Amino acid sequence: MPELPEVESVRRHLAPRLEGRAIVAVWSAPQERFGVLDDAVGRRINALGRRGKYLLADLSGDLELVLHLGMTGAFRFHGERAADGSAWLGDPYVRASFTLDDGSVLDFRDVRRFGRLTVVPRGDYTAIPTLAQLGPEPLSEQFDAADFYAALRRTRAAVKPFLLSQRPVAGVGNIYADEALWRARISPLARRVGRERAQRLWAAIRVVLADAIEREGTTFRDYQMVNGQSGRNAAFLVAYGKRGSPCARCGTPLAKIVLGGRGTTYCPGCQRY
DNA sequence: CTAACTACCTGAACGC
DNA sequence: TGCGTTCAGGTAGTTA
Repeated sequence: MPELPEVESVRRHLAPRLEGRAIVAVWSAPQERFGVLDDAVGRRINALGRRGKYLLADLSGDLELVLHLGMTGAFRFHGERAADGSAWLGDPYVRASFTLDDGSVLDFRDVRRFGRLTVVPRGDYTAIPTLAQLGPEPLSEQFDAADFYAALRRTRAAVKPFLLSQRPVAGVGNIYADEALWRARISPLARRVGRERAQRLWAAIRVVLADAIEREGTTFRDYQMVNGQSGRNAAFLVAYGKRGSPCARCGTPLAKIVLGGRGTTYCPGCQRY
């Protein structure tokens, strides 16, 4: 489900309803991927931030609640209905609930159980390796084009799996990797990316993510915001999920391959190796 | 150290 | 209709 734009959209919905509130009770299904959430009880949520695809709730007591949506995770306040009238009451896929001091209850639903919720000492990500090694925020000053080029030069992996590793830049997943590489006219299979192409990819990542945030993310199947609504970005995709469609730039039918175990759509005509 | 697999889950969509 | 197969927006653990 969720890459940076989706997680950011969720964060923006949740932040005003969580910040300043205290957590008075926590329930979670027994699940190995969840750490001990009991430590969150009695803590106040000072701020709800985000790094890459991780939501980070800064808690009183020098703790931090780390929330990751996995592939199918979503949040909703208990009893609230989506625009289509659907609700999660009695839903077997609700895996955790947080009761707040204003009486509201935040439910976490996650069909595939790839999501992760855990409390850590603030800033201690040793138990979460991807977060510990996470690259710079793509829409911040920390994401520097020259550094990005240097990172691309250092790796011998194909460019798309390298992006998905979260090390050169945070928050790019399968959809936006395909979209950014299409924009930058770089094959996902490329193992050498020169200065000029690195600059194009750097800019493409920023544009693709910023546009998607503005449209509150891409809904293909599971992703929804806290109010149950879909993101509006799917209609603007030009590569992901477009196998067989003519390339919007050169007309060549887009090809789909498997790369690093992930479905990958690109234009064999104008995305150069 | 890195890169490349595989495993983890469950449901929807598709082919026969 | 029913059954088997494939695929899905992510990450962690293991192996070379």
